[in-house]
Amino acid sequence: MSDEAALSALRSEFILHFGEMGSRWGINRTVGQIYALLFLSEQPLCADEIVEALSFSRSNVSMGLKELQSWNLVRFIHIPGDRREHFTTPDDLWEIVRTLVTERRKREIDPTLSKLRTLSMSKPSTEDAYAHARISELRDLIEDMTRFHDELDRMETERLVGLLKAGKKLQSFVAGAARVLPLSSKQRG
Amino acid sequence: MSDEAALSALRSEFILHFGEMGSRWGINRTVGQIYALLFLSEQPLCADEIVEALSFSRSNVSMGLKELQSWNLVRFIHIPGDRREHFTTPDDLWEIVRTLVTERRKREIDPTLSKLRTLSMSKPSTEDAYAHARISELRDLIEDMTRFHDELDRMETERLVGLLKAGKKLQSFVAGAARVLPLSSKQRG
DNA sequence: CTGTATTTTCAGAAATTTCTGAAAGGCAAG
DNA sequence: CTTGCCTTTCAGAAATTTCTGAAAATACAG
Repeated sequence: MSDEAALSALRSEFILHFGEMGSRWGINRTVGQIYALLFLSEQPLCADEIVEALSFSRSNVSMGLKELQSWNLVRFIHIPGDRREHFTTPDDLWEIVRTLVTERRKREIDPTLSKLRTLSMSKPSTEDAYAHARISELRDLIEDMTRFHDELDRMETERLVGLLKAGKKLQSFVAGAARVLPLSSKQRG
Repeated sequence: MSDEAALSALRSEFILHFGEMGSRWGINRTVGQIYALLFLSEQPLCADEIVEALSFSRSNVSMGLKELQSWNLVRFIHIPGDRREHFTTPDDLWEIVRTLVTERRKREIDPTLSKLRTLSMSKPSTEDAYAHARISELRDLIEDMTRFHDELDRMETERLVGLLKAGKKLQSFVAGAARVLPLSSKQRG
């Protein structure tokens, strides 16, 4: 006797949207919707409540949750006296963003960087001179970006937000720094 | 009779890898491979040369190129005395990164931001209080991030690279800025 | 115009991904 | 143990995405 109230318009619109967007990120519609539902729920939900709310099969929800776990995007909660596992998202949005960026990097960037390193180690034949140069240049750029990300990730959230809000002031800072630091350590003059 | 030399090991490994990775980014394998091939080619290639090199059907290449155009990731070149259209990628890697980020934002972020704005405008019923707060908080965060990206995108590449290379110095800058600027303009105290 | 080279479109085939119900697995209370 | 509740696995069904060849559209030279 499904006594769970139907989702409000606000919730279901948000959930549907995240389902659609999910496919533009590497996750599928189901997983996007499950995440959105958890994100909007003040209380942790158990799998059956998700089944109830979204009308997916129990097994689909199970797989979706597993996928979210592999992304480190959900937390498990044990509610005393209830044997079922419950799930939430972190309260802190910045924690979610950090996780998202880190996981995406792990899947989308790191394997490529490691491949580029291998390829750029090989001695190129003459016909590959251009391709090899291009690959090495790309490797350098990605290395710089990941190093930068490492720095940001080490920062406390408070400072990160400070940087984010710095806005236009950033420009003059960078302009100043450029005068002091060598612009590119690889080439002179 | 296909007198094009087969791709070198270096090239084909790079191309295969980008095909695989393509699926982890919103693009498919074919499109990833076409882009990788162009990226490694010093000379612009025409569609038939791509067909030759990658053994895709002509129509598949045509669709792939159309997809890359919609991402603004390829340039068209007209070679005098040749009626066929030729394609390249920009020489400047930073231009590629900028395009990628901009286009991804357009597809993955902007539609969500606009949806969040709509949703956070509505007056929530009591039961939706938490969901509404959560949506508004997310909207604020994404607005801050897109504003920051707008700033970065306005910067000359040289300065951008300067920022990227600033590394640890960034930390102390942000620490300093935090003392001057109000940490969050939305809340006092 | 006409003829030829090139690109695009598109319906359906092929491949891949997602989703489900049924069955198996795991765990804690009794 | 065994029972009952909950979760996971998995083979195949359903849905979606990608890919192809054939045909249509475009462009341009003569």
